Amino acid sequence: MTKLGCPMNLAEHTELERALGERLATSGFRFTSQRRHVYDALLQTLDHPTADDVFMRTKRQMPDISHATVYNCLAALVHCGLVRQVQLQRGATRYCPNMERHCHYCCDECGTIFDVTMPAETPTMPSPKGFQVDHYEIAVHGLCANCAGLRKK
Amino acid sequence: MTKLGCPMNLAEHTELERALGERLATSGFRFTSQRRHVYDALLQTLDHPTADDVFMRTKRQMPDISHATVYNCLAALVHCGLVRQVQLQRGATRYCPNMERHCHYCCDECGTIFDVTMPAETPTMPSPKGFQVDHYEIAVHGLCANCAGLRKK
DNA sequence: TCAATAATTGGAATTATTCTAAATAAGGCC
DNA sequence: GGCCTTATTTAGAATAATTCCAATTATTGA
Ligand SMILES: [Mn+2]
Ligand SMILES: [Mn+2]
Ligand SMILES: [Zn+2]
Ligand SMILES: [Zn+2]
Repeated sequence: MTKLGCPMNLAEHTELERALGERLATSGFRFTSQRRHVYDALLQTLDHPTADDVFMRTKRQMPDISHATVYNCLAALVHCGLVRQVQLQRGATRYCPNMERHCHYCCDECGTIFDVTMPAETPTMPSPKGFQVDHYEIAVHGLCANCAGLRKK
Repeated sequence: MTKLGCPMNLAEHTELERALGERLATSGFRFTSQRRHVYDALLQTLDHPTADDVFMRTKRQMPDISHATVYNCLAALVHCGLVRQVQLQRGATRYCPNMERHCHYCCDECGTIFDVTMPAETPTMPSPKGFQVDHYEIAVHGLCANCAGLRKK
């Protein structure tokens, strides 16, 4: 039931699909075409879309997908470590499929989020007693070049 | 119209109030008793309350304050640099009146947020071209001692 | 004291997400 | 391939957090 006419290179597509299936499986999730399409939508444009952005993008390939399913799929992808959830300001949660070590520059005017690769240093900090660290997140807030320019006028 | 019977030391109270008034004024805000009470509520307990927590706490001293006003006051306090807004997970925004340099340890199980003072180093990173940095925020996610203990069983 | 305007208020509206229960689809087994 | 078990999907209702609104009230400066 694989939809043809997909713009992605066939071999590459199959490889990504295989990797996705494997990841899902090791977390006890089933491989569904909804999950594949949602993941595809995330990888197509590496901005940091909201669940609703992902919904609209996925709809183009799979017009009958539901809102609730997009939320479910995103949760599954986050759960099995293929996608990061980012929450830098109030409002809709954003999703980032770039799993490399990076921090986020966030324009507080237009909401654009930039990935910036970080130097591999361990920023040792004294944790609260007994705190079990899972991961950390560095966010730099300010104005993007564009918004900074507009504001000066 | 200052309500008496406040548990806070009188001289100290007056000092905080003066400082608050000054800060508000320099940002073009008026000094209202609602803003004073909201700020008091934030300073009384240095956890990281949600707007609704602040609402309930403020209500004890000022039973007629409205929900909308608490949101307005918090926005004003954030605007004039007396309070930080923190958004570490999905859900209600949290407010932090500790304006010293610190990062946040956030328990993803119970939601508790711990302040940890940071070493005064500048974590130089290559900003995206033209990005105008305002501030940054470091968040460490994981489990607090308590929740980590409960989960092991 | 008075006028101008900023702030407060209760309630309605909006936004983003989660919940629910019925229908459908995956994956393992014969 | 067909069947069974169980996970997933689905539409729509429900919820949570916040913002908006328009009328009232309070603050400030002249
Ligand atoms: Mn990212
Ligand atoms: Mn804090
Ligand atoms: Zn911008
Ligand atoms: Zn905890």
